[in-house]
Amino acid sequence: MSAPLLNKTYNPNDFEKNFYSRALCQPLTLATSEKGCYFSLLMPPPNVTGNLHLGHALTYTIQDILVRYHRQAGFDTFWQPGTDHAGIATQMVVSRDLESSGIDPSSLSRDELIEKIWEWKKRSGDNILHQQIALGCSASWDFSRFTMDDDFCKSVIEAFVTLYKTGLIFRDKRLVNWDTKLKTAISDLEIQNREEKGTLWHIKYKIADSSDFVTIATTRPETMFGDTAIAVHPNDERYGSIIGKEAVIPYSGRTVLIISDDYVDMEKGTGCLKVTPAHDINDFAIGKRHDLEMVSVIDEDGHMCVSDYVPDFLRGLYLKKARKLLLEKLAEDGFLVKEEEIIHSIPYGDRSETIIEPLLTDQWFVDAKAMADEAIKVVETEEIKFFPEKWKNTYFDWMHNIEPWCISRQIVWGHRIPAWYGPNGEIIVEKTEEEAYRAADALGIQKDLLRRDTDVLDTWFSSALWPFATFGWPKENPELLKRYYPTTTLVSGFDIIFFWIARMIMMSLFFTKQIPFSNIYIHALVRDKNGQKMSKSKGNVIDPMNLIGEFGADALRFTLAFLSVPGRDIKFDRDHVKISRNFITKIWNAARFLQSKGVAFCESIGNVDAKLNHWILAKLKKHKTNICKNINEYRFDYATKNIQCFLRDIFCDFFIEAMKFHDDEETKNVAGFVFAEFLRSASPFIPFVTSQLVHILNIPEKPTDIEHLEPLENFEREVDEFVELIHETRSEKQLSGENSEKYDSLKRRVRDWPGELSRIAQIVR
RNA sequence: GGUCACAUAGCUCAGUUGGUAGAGCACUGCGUUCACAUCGCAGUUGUCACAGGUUCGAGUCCUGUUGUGACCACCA
Repeated sequence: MSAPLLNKTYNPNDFEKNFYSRALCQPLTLATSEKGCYFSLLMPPPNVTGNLHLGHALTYTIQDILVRYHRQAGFDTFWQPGTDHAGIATQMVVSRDLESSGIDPSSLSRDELIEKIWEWKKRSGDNILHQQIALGCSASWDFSRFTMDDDFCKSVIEAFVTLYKTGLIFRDKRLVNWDTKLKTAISDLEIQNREEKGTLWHIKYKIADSSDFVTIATTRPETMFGDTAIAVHPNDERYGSIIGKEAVIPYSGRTVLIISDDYVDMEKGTGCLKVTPAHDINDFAIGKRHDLEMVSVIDEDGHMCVSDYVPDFLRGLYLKKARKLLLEKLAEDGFLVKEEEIIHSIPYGDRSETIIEPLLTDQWFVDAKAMADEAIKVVETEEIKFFPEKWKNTYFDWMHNIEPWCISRQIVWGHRIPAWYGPNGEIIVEKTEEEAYRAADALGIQKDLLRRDTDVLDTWFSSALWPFATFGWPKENPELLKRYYPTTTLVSGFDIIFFWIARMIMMSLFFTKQIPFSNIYIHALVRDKNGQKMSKSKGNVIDPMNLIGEFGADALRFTLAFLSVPGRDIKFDRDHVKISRNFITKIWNAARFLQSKGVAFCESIGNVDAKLNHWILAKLKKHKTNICKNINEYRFDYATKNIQCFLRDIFCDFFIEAMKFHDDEETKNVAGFVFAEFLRSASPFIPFVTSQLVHILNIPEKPTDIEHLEPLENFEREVDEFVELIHETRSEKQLSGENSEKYDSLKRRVRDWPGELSRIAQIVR
């Protein structure tokens, strides 16, 4: 039975899809490892909000290379896939989607909205899976998890309750970052500061029982009604005399004490600081030190409060409008003494892109500081290693200055906090409603007076449990946890070192008493070819699926690996993908040549006599060592260069050319063997085309054993010298006599090459 | 303000313990009869940001300067 002939041109669309179903059906490799080692990897779960971008393509390509490489090397390999419910992001996207189809999300009940989001999740999740498969991801798909699966929810509740009962989760009224558009608290990390032009207004407050004034400077005049002190520096000679006196807030009649505090910077503004503890982080700290009243004048929608503290003409107005009106009035009444243009940074929510207001609200917090010490230690002792190493500094900086983590969110999509409140402020935290009722009963609270907290948890709280919750924690003795935990390597971008990596380490150490992973490989950010960040608004986003359609998944993967230089962002140009596609064509054509020569791909090759054959075998061996080394050192860029160099410079340019004149059985056997081994070495990078060639050329599954062919290296140098001679004779400019003739003949274009090679090959023989 | 990167050919970047500067793309020329035009061969291209220092010798190590970027903090 003759094998089908390879098509004249390499066209990935002809066959890549044939492998999709095989990838989907791929079972867990239950055979025990040949080496008794496992390699496990967590896929950072993508949000269910939409399509994959090139950044995903990069991270999955790298992960898949590692997984395929280790699977091939005989490790017991596991790659945990899944998706993240991405609370705020998903709720936002679905709300927008509902609005565009004429449904007001706020008119839906909690349950109705949640149902709509589940529908969205179903559609989107399938889409993501399809794209991952198209990229060639060989994850352990049967074990895919979603952060809102029943089992995962149980893990999250268990974690919350345990942390609460240990005292590491607490509820408190604090100043938190409030998103007035989404109407929820967010964490420090979810804020982006943007530099903007602004105005510093100098406003004078009358000093009580005096005709004097004190002038403060502020960028936020509308918060003046929440002032509960004015602070000056204790050493500021200008203001020593007014410390202890009171100042009158315009239009409110309220007076506040003038105090002294080291925090005040004498150089900034007027040296007098209005203190608004309920609307500014630093003022909040001053307020705590001086036991000041906390007066809120901004509500959760970003309006001025309707409250006695706010004067009539501003109550209930949007902040911007209120500010404008107030400034007009202050100017009119002579309180506004100066306006100064300044550049300052304004906090924006990274999802809603709206200005974040610090507001005083009741929230749940994780005492991250208490969990940080261990997490710092495991990186210090290199139990967990970062690649590139520099990222551990970033990690340490953040860990050493860690703040309590606000984990409650006032949205509906997420893990609802398992807390119930009694009529007199009692807090009951239990895993289930029944247990909560029992606990209430014990406290003498009637169960119908119990109200469950309506907040949900920060998405990153559940993601932090990903390493062990996916493996079955907290069930008794889960198989996966026993077998694959701690995981071997985590592949991730630097943008989520704090959001995710740090928190996984803390949570894993607390709940499993083990590290979640031993190595962290931090990859680059994919930018456009001009070095700009890709974003929808800039319109420079490249859809990986288009590239796969045009050039094939292998070409995209090869390109991404090729460009993965550690510590350097990737400037992505679609031309690179074309170049990779062209290189894969070269492999394809080499295969066609071997096929045309009737090369058989035997399970074993006999004795090898020809030096040329020893030479190529030695080169192959070196090539495989290089690939191995470079993958283990995360130098995917080097590895792809190894692949190109071996195939093009060594196998095609020299060996195949020589083979055209020496196609004896031994050489053909060696050629088949070398090519098959080359395909194996390249398959983690370009799995589709290598699988297709293995399939069509009928290459045996099992690698051929060539250990008996030692020593190969002895012949390597000898042949290398001939190769070198050819290059020299071709490039040498000044030659005389015999050499000159040789040079001239070699200069006669490529069609002279084979003849020359033939001669060389004879000598080598 | 703090920390960390980066600066090498027209472009994108390699250059792993210091030892004659590399690749791909682009460009120029040549070549389709036998794997490959999604290709091959040949050729051109450099004050290794700047200034010092260590060394027999520095793209590589040290110090400083300039420029670019990222992150963190602050911002009356």
